[in-house]
This record gives sequence, C-alpha cells and structure tokens, in this order.
Amino acid sequence: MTVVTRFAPSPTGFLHIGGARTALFNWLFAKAKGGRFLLRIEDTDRERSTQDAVDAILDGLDWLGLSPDEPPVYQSGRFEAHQAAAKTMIDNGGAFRCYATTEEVDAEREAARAEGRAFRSPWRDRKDGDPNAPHVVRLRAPDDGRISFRDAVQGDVGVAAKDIDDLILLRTDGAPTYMLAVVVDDHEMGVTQIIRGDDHLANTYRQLPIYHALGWTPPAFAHVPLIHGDDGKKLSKRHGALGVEAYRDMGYLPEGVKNYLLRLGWSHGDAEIISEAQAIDWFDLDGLGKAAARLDFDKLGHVNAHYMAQTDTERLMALYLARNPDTTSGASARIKKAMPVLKTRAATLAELDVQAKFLLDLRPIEVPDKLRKKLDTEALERLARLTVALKAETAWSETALHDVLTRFCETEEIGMGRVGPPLRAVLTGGAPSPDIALVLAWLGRDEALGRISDQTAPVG
RNA sequence: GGUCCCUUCGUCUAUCGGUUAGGACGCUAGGUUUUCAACCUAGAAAGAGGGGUUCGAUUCCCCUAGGGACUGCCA
Repeated sequence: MTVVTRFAPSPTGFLHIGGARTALFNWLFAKAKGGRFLLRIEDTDRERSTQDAVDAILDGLDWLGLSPDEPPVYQSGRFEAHQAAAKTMIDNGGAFRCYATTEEVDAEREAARAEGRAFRSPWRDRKDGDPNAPHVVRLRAPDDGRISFRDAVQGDVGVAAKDIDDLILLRTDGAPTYMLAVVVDDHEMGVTQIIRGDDHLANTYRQLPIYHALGWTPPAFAHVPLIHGDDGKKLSKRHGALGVEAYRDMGYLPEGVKNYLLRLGWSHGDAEIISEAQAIDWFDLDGLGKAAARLDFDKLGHVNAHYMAQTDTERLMALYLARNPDTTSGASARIKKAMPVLKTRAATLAELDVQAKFLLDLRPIEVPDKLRKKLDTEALERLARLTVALKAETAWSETALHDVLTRFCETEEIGMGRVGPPLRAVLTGGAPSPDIALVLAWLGRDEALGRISDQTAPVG
C-alpha cells in the first residue's frame, strides 16, 4: 500500500512554526516512503476561517518547499460526505439524534464532571424524538471496554471507553464538526499515516469509535510533541509562535529553517547538518522524541549560517536586492564581488545587510569621533600615494593592495595595528568588515581613494 | 475535578541493562588577529525525587513532584 500523509491546518491564522514542523514531518515521511503528501484545509468553522489565512498557509508551505502533491482539499466542500457518514452511523446505531437543550446539556455535563465520568446524552437510548425538530447528531460512545492503539511516537496508549463522551458529529445546522470531518476526510483521501501534534492524542480516542462505527480501518497514528517557547511554556507570539513568513523576514533561509525544525524533536545519531536528500533518506518515525522541545534561536542562527555560506552568490544577490531594493548598481556590483566572503560572516540575510553596509554609497564616510581622534591624515595620504602604481582597476587587487600595505608598514616602521584601525575607520566608518586589503579591493580604486581623500582633504 | 501524555548538560539530543553518559548550540579560557565575525584548541555543564526488579539500572515497573494535552454546536 502506498503511503499517504497529510497536513491539515485550520485557516484561522498564519502557518506558525509548529505547523510548519508538522508539515515537514508529513512531507518527509511521504517522500521517504515514496508516497504522497496531501494538504487539507480544515475550514468547517466558517466564522473563523479566512481566505487570507489560506493564502498565508499556502505561501508558507511554498516558501519552505513543502507544497502538497495534489491540489488542497477544502473540508467545507465535503459536507455531503460528512453528512452521509453521520446518516450511516445513525442507521447502524453508532450515532443518535440529541434534542437536549443547552441548559439540559450543561446540567448533565456538570453532573458528569462532579461524578468524575464523561458526558453522556440523555437521548442516547431514546427513540421518541422528532427528526424534524432541531437537534444535533452525537456519537454513541462505547459503553465499556478500552479504546487503545499503538502510536508510532507515544507507544501503546489507551483509555477506558467510559471516559469518552457523546461528542457532537453534526451541529444543529447540519454542519459537521471537526471530529467527524477528519475521520471521513482522512479515510476518503486514503490517508495511511497521520502525523500531527500530540494535542490530538486525546482526540484520537474519540475518533477511533467513529472509524469503527463506520466500519473503516483507522490509519496509523504518530503524535508529535508540541514546540514550546524558550521559557518552556506554551508557544506564544512573544517567543516564536510567528508565521513562517516572519522567519523569512528575519532573514532565515528556508533550508536553514527546515534543517533546524527537523532536528527539533527528531534525530539521527549525532547528525546536525542534514541535507534535504539525506533527510528523505533517513527520515523515519523512530527518530521522533516524546517530549516537547523548546525553540532556540541561537541554534537556528547557527544552522542557518551554514546554509548561508553554502548558497551561491547569484541567489544571495537576488535575496539581498529583494530586501534592499534601493541599492544602486555601483553598490550592487561591489557587494556582488564581496559576496563569497560576506556570506561566510552572516548567519542570516539580516546580518548580511549589516555586513554589506560598508559597501554602499556612503561618501562622505562618517567617521565616529572616537576613531577620528586617532586619525593621522598625513600618514593616510602617504599610504594613498603608494597606490599610484595601481592605476588600472585590474591592478587594484587584493594581493597588490596587501603588498602596498606591507610596504607601507615597513617604510613607516610601524605595525599593522597602527595602520589598520584608522584606515578602516576612513574606509568603513567603523562598520564591520573583513580583511582591510579585501575591503580596499572590493571598494574599487576610485571609491577607496575617494573615501580616503574625503577625510584627508583640508577641512575648514 | 477527571482522563491521558511527557521528564538525560541552560537548550536540541545520543544511549535501545554493563559507556570515563557521546555530539551540537550557547557559555568560559586560550590561539589566530587591523575592527567585527569566522576559525582552531581546551574546559565547565545532565539522568527530577523516592521505592522496587536485576549480579548490574539513565535504560524495565510503581509512587511522588513538575510540565503539557483533552474534557466545546473550535480545530
């Protein structure tokens, strides 16, 4: 049987980081097993579902490269199937019509809670209701026995049947609830392996009786622990429960986010940096841990830095320009030249912005007062004169400039420590930058000498 | 309240009864060094607590504590 997995978010907000990880696991499992990965939008709650949220989810998955193998299924378009299933269950005694008023339900629920048992409707065994009167359809929860299953992550789990309530399958308006809809859709979409957050573990006990009442074989389950914030508490906006687009805007690469997310709750020995191909080859449910994991931005940055360094200049330039659309062609050319080195110094695209800053059109450079005091303008002029031999742009190379600097130190009988800081101050204004000869080379002859003369020219 | 799930360095984790409990991030120290990073070397750092089972428990069982989920005409 070919493996079919699915990601089933409800479109009530962005695709948050936890959802992205669930999608990743489902995607990887399908790829690892040569199966299909499907997407189902759980929009049975029409009030809270929005098209914006649907778009955000689709965009987020697309950015991460986790697009489904088939067009998404919208749960709201499948009401007939849900209702037919409910009808079947009523007919075979697996479900019943409940005419209880809210007050009656509340009272019964309270009584059940007080007695430490699950809610059961007074209508579960009554046959005197009028089907034309307003009612909901409820699951007739099993009376005794145990509901148990083997979870790929949690192991053997189960609960006494009496602890399952007579949950609602069809609302008063005939619309299906989540419990019914997931079961029907997963079955009809041919899902063989469900991988979802472990907040659904307890729900599985409620869904299993629905499968049984319908005469269907349930799929395999794997309940993945949730992600927590860095304080160990439930994820909130304050610590990372952001949409994946927020991670994109913070400058993370999709492959960095994916690698980090993969290792958050899943492992393969000591492997840390795992390519997509390797992940597909290695991924299995055994590698999943049972405990909730906390988000660690330091590690995310470290992993992302690895992918930054690996990314080619062309793609990085495109990403840089997208973030900095006002970059002039001159600055752009300088940054492109420097990119092979800059990318090894930046953990994120945001850091790349900072690292590239000194290459922008900054003339005249603003030298901080602190550095200005150490400026020996005459020495800088002597240094600049040493570069006259490098007239042609092609001669203006890192090695040639390195030689010039070395010679300058020799003739002036000073160490590089005396030359570097002031020269760097004049060239970059104190912004972070690599080797000074490289800086001179990337800036180009005109820009570099211009920046020096801006500071050494007599000032009023 | 009830039911269920979870618990190894600060964090992510390895270990599938016998290890000096390993790796990674972060941290500390040193090295490299013209700034910032990067990089190299070294170091500190963990089995929640208590009972069992066993020749031997991080590993299996029970209890306690702590954390989480569910208990909706939300998903």
